[in-house]
Amino acid sequence: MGEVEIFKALADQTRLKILECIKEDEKCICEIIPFTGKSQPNVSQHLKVMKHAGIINERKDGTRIMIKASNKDIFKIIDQVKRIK
Amino acid sequence: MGEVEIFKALADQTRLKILECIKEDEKCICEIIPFTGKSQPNVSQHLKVMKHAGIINERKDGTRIMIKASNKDIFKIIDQVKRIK
DNA sequence: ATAGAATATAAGCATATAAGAATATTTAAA
DNA sequence: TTTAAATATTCTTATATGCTTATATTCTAT
Repeated sequence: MGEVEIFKALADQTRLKILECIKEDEKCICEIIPFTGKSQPNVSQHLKVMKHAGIINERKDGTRIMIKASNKDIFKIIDQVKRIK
Repeated sequence: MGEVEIFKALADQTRLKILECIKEDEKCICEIIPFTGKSQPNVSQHLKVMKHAGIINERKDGTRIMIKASNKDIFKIIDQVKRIK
């Protein structure tokens, strides 16, 4: 069941922060790392979880890897959950 | 940050099943248990997680405890996540 | 080819989570 | 007030998760 994977991918503060970072436009991983305040390997692992869940895509740009949301609807979902509280 | 708690509460197959069970109307815990196919203590623990996240409410009805979603919007959110895949 | 920047992988540890089994609590009715 | 049904709590075990450190890989430019 794929929904569970998506909810798991959203059930972590660091991953929500990463999504906040790429909300407006795609970002290089090297920009995401300082934004989260976490280590490079840790961010790499979180990105792997989100990629596996299918909520982000990557694109190579020279030596950089650019990350963006696969589907912008994910941000609507996050906003709706915030409004539930 | 409360969103994370809500996403965690949704990031489990058994808990999604419980929500499916109470989608149309409130249900007694004794009805939820066979619907999930899990043990009574296990369902009780899952309900505790969901209650702590604030997504369900309970009401006593004699010897029974009736469970319902605190906010029907949670079902819209789940449907949206299903549509993302 | 090689150096350096960007990213990934692996190993290890601490904590969290899901589930079962056993027991406890609560409540209503007899 | 005792009994039985419904639900909660505790304990244990197995597995998953988040994070750090160290190392490996990949890619581009020189």
